[in-house]
Amino acid sequence: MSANSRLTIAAHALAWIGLYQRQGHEVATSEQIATSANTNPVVIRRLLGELRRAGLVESRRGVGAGWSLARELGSMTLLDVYEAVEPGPLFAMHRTTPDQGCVVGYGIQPAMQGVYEGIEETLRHELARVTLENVLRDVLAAPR
Amino acid sequence: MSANSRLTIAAHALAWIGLYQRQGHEVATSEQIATSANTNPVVIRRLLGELRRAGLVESRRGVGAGWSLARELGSMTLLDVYEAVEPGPLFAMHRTTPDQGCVVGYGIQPAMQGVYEGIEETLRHELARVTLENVLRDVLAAPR
DNA sequence: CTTGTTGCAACCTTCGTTGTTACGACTGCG
DNA sequence: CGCAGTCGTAACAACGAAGGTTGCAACAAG
Repeated sequence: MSANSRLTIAAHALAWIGLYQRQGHEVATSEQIATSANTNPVVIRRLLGELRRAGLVESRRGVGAGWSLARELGSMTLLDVYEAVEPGPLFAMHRTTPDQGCVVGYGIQPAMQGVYEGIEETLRHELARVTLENVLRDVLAAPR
Repeated sequence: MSANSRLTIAAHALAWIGLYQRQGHEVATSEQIATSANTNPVVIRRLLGELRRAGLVESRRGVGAGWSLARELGSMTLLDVYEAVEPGPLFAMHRTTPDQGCVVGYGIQPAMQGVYEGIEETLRHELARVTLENVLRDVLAAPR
């Protein structure tokens, strides 16, 4: 699977902004976050734009502009972030419709749909158990 | 996420072979399965090759050749299939190493690693609860 | 020997993600 | 008002994964 680092980078950005604000700063720039994540500022702006649409962060423009949290880290879960940055389902159906004249071709999609829905529900439940506050705590707890 | 249909197609193929064998046939050909799944026989052979390496199916060559189940559908779970056809992890870390001089850049990977491991474990547990027998039963239960 | 099927390599197309450049929009400050 | 710093966003290239396609060697039943 073309595994996806979007959730990782988004969590990185949120933890960074949260920590930076706790150090007394008003806003963080995409440039600073990009340096920490070792990527391009535009990538960060794109991701944070999706988080803004989800109401997790706010942005200011003009001189001294940048990004700030719209809510406390403790009230944000990885599920909020996941839903903001990951559009599609975890598993896909066939790219082309299977043979509807075949018993298996006809019934396989509803059958797998049921399984996949249950799994995604479980995944959401797991993601909802972890707040960004938890993530930041674990980040700071890393041994040096 | 570039969602993946490999698990779906693999389950389709296994259910098809299982049903076909119950109808009294010895082996199924990749051609027949490809017709049902509306794809190319080579795609099916590639997938079934991975399932063979995992010990789920067997293949015979020569005239009258084809694929057969190596075990009962009831003893195969979606986890077996998942592990056979999906190599990588669900979520990826940064593609480039984050800034190790930054507190967040340093601690983010271990923090997310811990979260992701827990989630993958839960996913495996869910997949292990569904046997291919369950899948075939649901396939046949689809209303016409 | 012929025939039908797998095994496998090679290549192309498509698609999603990431990286990069460019430029307009906005705003605080002098 | 003009400048400078930053966001907002479009456009495009680079890259990799997955799927589709073709071709052919290997194999085995008859």
